[in-house]
Amino acid sequence: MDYKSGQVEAEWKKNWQENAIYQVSHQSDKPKYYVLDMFPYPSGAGLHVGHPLGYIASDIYSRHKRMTGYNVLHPMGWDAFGLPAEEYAKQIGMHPSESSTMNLGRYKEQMTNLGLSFDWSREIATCDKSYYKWTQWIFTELFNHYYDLTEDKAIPITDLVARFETEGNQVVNAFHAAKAVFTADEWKNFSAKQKQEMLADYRLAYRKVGFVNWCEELGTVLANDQVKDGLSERGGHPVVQKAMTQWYLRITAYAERLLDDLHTIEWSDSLKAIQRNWIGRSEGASVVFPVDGSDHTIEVFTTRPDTIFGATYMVLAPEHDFVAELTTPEEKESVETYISYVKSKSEVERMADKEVTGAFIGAYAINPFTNTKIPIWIGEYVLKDYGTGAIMAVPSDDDRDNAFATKFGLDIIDVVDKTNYPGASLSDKLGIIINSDFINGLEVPAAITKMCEVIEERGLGKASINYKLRDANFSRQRYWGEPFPVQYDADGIVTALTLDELPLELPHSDDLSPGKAGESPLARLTDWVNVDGKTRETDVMPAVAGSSWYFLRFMDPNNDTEFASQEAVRYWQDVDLYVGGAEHAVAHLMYARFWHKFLFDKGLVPTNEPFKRLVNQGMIQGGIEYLGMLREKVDGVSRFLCAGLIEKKGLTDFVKIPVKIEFVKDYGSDGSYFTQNGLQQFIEWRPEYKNAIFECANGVYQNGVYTPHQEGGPDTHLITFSEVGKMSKSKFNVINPDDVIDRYGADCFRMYEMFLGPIQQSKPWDTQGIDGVYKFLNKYWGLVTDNPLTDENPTKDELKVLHTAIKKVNEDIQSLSFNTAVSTFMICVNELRKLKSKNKQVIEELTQLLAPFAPFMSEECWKLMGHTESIHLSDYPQHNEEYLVEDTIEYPICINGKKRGLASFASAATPADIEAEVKSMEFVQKWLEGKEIRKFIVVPNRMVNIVI
RNA sequence: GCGGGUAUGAUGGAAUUGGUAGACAUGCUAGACUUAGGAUCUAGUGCUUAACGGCGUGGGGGUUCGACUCCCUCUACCCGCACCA
Repeated sequence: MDYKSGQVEAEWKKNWQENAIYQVSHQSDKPKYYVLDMFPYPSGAGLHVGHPLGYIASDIYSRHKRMTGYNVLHPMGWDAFGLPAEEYAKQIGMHPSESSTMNLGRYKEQMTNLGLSFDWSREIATCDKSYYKWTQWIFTELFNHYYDLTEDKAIPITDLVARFETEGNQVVNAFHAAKAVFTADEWKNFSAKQKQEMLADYRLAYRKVGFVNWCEELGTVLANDQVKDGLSERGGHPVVQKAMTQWYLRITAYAERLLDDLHTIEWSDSLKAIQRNWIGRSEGASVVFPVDGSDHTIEVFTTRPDTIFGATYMVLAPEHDFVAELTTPEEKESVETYISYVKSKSEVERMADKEVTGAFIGAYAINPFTNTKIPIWIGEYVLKDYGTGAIMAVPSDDDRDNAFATKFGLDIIDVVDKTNYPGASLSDKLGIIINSDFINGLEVPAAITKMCEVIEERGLGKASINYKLRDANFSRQRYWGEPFPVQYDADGIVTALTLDELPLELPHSDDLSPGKAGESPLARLTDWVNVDGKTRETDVMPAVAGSSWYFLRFMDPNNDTEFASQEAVRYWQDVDLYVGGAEHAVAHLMYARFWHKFLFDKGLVPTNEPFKRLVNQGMIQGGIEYLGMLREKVDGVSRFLCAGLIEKKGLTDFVKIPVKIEFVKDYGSDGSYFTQNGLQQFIEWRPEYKNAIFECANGVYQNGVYTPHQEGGPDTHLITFSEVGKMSKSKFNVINPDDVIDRYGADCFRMYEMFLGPIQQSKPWDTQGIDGVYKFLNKYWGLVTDNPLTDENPTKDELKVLHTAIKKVNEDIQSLSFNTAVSTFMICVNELRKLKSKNKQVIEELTQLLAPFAPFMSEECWKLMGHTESIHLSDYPQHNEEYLVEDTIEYPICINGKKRGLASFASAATPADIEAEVKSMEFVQKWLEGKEIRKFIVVPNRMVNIVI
């Protein structure tokens, strides 16, 4: 009996949906388990074969957990707001709300075709107002809180106001950006506007002027990860820095916790390293340098307070607040010239150009330890946003300072003697301090500690910690996102909407082009913007807003009075296993952790971290095929050449034109090529080349006619250029899983993707291997259907084969080693076929074992074996050690560590028995050649080694 | 430059705590059955040697009775960050 995948799959998809077998409730006595995939942004292209890799893995894991007694939450939803969705909608001339709905429908269908066991009753989309109501609510909560460093958590801003009224802002230990210090009386005398501005320096969501990545062509501000090499990731347009008032989230308040808590979660080392790197914690001291002849002091951050005696000049960022004021009239011109030079440089140039540049501003600071006057410079190597935007320069122990001092002829004083550390580089924290008064003779680490103490004693500064992490820009001048739930009054004072005013719906607009000067498209809707003498914010939130808490919404997706009921949240707790791409390593995961911690501070979630265990699946890449076209035309006609010919002739003046991979023969192999038929398809697809010349080693093809070089010579064989890269519409190499499923069935597709290799590893899609999995499934199907199954007791051999597989598959699922689980199934079926097994009990258990991997075929077999309830609700097989016990064990006999023979021993044999027997063996005697045995090693159940 | 990772047959990849390197699959070779086959089945397949044997997990060194596995060192590639004071 043949297996008809299309028919079987259609039947069970319907059945599972009708019986809602994957639906779960938090009202359950079973232990919970939460398996989550990073929800996708539903693009217009649909899923390609790369997307399902993670979904299949998490699905197998979910199904396994479900069959081993857990109440498994396994939901799916749509990250539907954001720039790509908006751009796509514009492109196809639809409103993003329509195109999103259309796309997610397609995604859902494809996912269902894959047999993924999502509880679709929990489907959510970030662009639904019932969802973003709560995104907006969390934002208002952030707005209404500050971070208290004594409590080490977020506290309502109303508490802070109460404290300001009684004690000003000096006592409260809050994370803030406030520069001014005020008393309770001063606070009370502030105007509403002043109070507002003061509080903005404390709120976890606040507005400030910032430099942002501005893209003129897209008319919007871009996130750092949307900018690549100074160009927008989408479209490749230039990006410049522009000052704008924006909403920010004070994620920096959580820097320490975001860093520390990485220890508590099961993420890959590389991912943790990326997050650690992003947070960028460094320990050191902040030190205040007085400015000669001025009231100003310049604060610097340094990780090397021990080298302060070698600080011979200072450098400020060109954008530093003091530059204009401190510059002397004599230097004004050169400083202005320098600043305009810095501004003129694009991001790309800045990164490419490592030239040392700077300008002296004419002013001097006093080194508080040497009491000498040191010149103040500005230089672009000092960044405005890191530390205090100013440094003390120690040219003897910092490469950049050294290069700067050398170029501009500034003093260099050696303060660290590195003669005891010959391999150490300039900036290594190694050596003995010299020329530094009271710390002379100390090793560097001790000197750092000592200096921190002295700096604090003398009131010159304090030991401090600095982070690279910056507050998150949360404004986008776009349409397709959550409107900010705030209002401005006539004075510009911001108030957040209250819960009963939410959601603030995104108004409909058909004109999505940016407003003037980069305003959001919403700015055009004056009726919406102006309400009761107040105005609304016209910027919208970034895509990361909706994805920062969606995992919580899945716990209770239809709740209209809370983001999720406390009952549901207490039950589901957190995500046990989170599977997704590494491209979200920074932005999404960082913000999600931040929001989760904020909600934890408020007592609204029971855990400190949202994702206990996280796995980054690799990317499945696609082969890209190109035709080589010479730049030079022949009589106005394009000329294409076989890749082999181009290489042979060493031609360089050609371009690679990506072509649809289905035109190419032997796609995916090294020698992929075009036949006449393929060329015909190419010309139909690209009519501009209909008269083009196609030359290969055997002959020339043009205008539908092939002329071989020799009469009756071989047919067209135009070799293409092949590369491996991302599957993408623009490279015409997207492989649609639906096509693969049509041909091989969903189970085969699932198992093949798993069989490709470890889940974390990237690999190119290669259709050649899929036949092996297809054959396996047919063999398994044959095992079930070819002969009637018998009810006899299984033989010892059958049980051993089965239970070996049960043990291995259970272990492999635990460790997400699905590739080896698949090969275990292959081995098991091969062995059972060798044993000519038709035992019902054995094959039933094998079927259950296979169910998470091949949900359709196993379900069908289960039914054929007479079951009426779904196999996916049955109990997963567990192995019995009894059946795995071996009577005899085969030992490799090694001599000096090299295998020279094999011998079987009863599993009960003692090492002494074995030693005696081995010594008497003929082949052993031969190898000994009368030499003495120096050592005899028996590793029980493993091997024997004789040392001579 | 800093941080993380990877390196095993023709190919994808296997290998508890160090214990038979190359499981499973693809490809290839030969054969069987076929009008035919992207069907099915059988056997073989790391390199080398006539053979005994020798060599073999990116290179070099070390620890060990024994190293893909542990240590040192070098190289190549991939990913992230990048003038981070």
